[in-house]
Amino acid sequence: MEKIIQLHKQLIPDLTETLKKRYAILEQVMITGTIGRRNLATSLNMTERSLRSEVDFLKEQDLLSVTSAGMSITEAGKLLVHDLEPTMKELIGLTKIERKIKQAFGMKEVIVVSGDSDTSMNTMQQLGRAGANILKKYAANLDVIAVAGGSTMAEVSSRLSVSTQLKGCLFVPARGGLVEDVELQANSIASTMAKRTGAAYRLLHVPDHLGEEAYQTLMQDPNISDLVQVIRNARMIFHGIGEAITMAKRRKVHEGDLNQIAEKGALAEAFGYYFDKEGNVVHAVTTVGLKLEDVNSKLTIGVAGGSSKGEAITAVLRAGYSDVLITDEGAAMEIVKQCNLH
Amino acid sequence: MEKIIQLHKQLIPDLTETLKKRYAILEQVMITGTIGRRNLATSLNMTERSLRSEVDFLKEQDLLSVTSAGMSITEAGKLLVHDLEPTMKELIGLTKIERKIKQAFGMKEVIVVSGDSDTSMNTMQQLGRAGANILKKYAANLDVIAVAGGSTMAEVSSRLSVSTQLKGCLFVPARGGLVEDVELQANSIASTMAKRTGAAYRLLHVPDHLGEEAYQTLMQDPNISDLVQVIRNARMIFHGIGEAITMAKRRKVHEGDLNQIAEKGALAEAFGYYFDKEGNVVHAVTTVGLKLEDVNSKLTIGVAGGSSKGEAITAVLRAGYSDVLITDEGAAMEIVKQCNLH
DNA sequence: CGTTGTTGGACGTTTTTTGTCCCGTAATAC
DNA sequence: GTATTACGGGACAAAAAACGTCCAACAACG
Repeated sequence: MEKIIQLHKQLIPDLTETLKKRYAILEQVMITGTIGRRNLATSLNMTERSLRSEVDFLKEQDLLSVTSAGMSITEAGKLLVHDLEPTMKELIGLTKIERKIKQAFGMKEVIVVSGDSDTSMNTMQQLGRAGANILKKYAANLDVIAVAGGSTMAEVSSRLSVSTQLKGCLFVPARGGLVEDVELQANSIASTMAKRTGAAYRLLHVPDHLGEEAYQTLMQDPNISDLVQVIRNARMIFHGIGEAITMAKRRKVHEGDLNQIAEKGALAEAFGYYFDKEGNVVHAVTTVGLKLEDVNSKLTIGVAGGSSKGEAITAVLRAGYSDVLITDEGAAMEIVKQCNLH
Repeated sequence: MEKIIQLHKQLIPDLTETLKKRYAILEQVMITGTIGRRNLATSLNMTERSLRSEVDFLKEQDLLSVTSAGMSITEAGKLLVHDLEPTMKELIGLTKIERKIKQAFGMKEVIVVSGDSDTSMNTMQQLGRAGANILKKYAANLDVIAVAGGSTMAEVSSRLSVSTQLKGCLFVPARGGLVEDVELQANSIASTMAKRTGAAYRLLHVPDHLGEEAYQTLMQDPNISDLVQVIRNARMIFHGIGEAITMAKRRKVHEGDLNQIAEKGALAEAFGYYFDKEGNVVHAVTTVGLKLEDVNSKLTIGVAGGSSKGEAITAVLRAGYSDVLITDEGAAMEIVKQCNLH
């Protein structure tokens, strides 16, 4: 394997470029389903004509099929993309980075997709796809899966499809919270995921910013307290990672609290908790659901990408709760830089 | 491994071509030492211009260094060629053929270099190089190595260099015979090999076409009879393979004998014996030295290439004395065809 | 000191790639 | 229904790359 990489790099770097290009096209078409030439070109930022040449080639090889509605990937193409994925990663050098991060934080698995979600919608989609795959991989029958909210989680949920592994699972939101956009709330994500995979789900309609009294009152409700119990016993937690300030604002935290959070050095947010640079919890959303002490005993899978989130991801990794991370090249490079993993 | 290559070929069909071309250039330059552009071009039969582009590329990659005296390979280039040899073989599909032949005849090792010695001098040189490597590989200290004559053996001898493994060996000619060109006689080959490697040698100046009386007389000579004893106890026999008729003519066999040999269906010649299509011995040169019954107990290494020799090589393999074969793509394909190894 | 073989520059020619427009058509929205 | 949109693919000129060919400058060698 390593020999092949060496071969590519030293004897045919030019061919390697076209290899990457063609692979990217196939991958993108596979993600998108069926797409037109012009759209595809902008999404991969290639010129229309050069894309066209490549597509002609791929069509010739029976890897793409092209109808008047647009082009889509063939079975052979799918197979190829799947089989070639590890090699391509190695080729781009992502495998190395994966190993580094994995070892640095003693994690179970780290996946790095190529690109940067900050600048490329494409990468975001790949992140989603990778997240969906990982979810399938680790989920066993009858598992309870607690999911958090956020745009990345939404992306993952849209990439899920019916699968036998997930069929018997139960999706629940990790914590309460109703302030964010509906589509980004944990509740919506959980239900979408469940619906798309054919699994079951239960929702938790509880606001954040709860006072003590309100909390007590809510927990009186057997439905709610029961569900909270289920959540806290979930076997797996699936979450995004956000920048603290951005998240706080999105959750419409009061001005005063916001300053307070910032003062404490909060950098990152994950499953309702705010972390500083060293990974210490400096603040938490006051709502019901998963508690920090529950996280340790669960399989914790984080999905987040974009170089701008690199610092935040690093902070969460340092907290030491993460078992699996799915990120992108942009963020991964930032993590490597932050932690001096050279 | 093979699968990965197959996958890559789907996305870059001319991968193999380019790779072969560049690799061939490096290899040839390595063999030749330092060579000019035009020479190299004819030797690889490429056009001068396209070679030039490739050379420019290889120079860029620091695999070739080019001075006003010509170009030569860099250390990095040497390393690359060496490291990648097995991978390249796999790529071209030679490994498969090697395995097939090896298994079909129950041999120790089979090496196939790419090309066809009939049409490419280059391939002949590679054959020589491969032969030299194998000789080094199998030779142990203090071994007696019986070598036969022929142009292929001469090529091998010219590719040898001083080596610790061979330093303590003793090279001897396998059999007598003085009729051929001096440079192709076993005596010359043995001495060249010994000189180039820093080993010892002893020569056997005995004509072929010996009558019974002459034979008896010769064996009276203690020098000769002693050496014959040494030869017959050699641990290794290193020989070429020739077409029977060609060899017989070269040895200036009388017209009558020639017809007789041909009538018996002689197809191949090796270490003084003539074999028919099934590998039966149908004739032998009447001289002193190694006898057929000695061959079985020795490590027998044959070197021969060129598609025209395919049949002859097959015949010798069928005789069942061979332990190691070094040949080229042209001959190997012919062997595969002859034996229906598909 | 000439001869020979070397690289590298130059340049016209050919081939390939690329940019651009437009057309007919199938799907989609309205 | 019809209007609109988005699709692939044909066509063609422009640009670029590859190629064949020749020659000049230069170093090594006899």
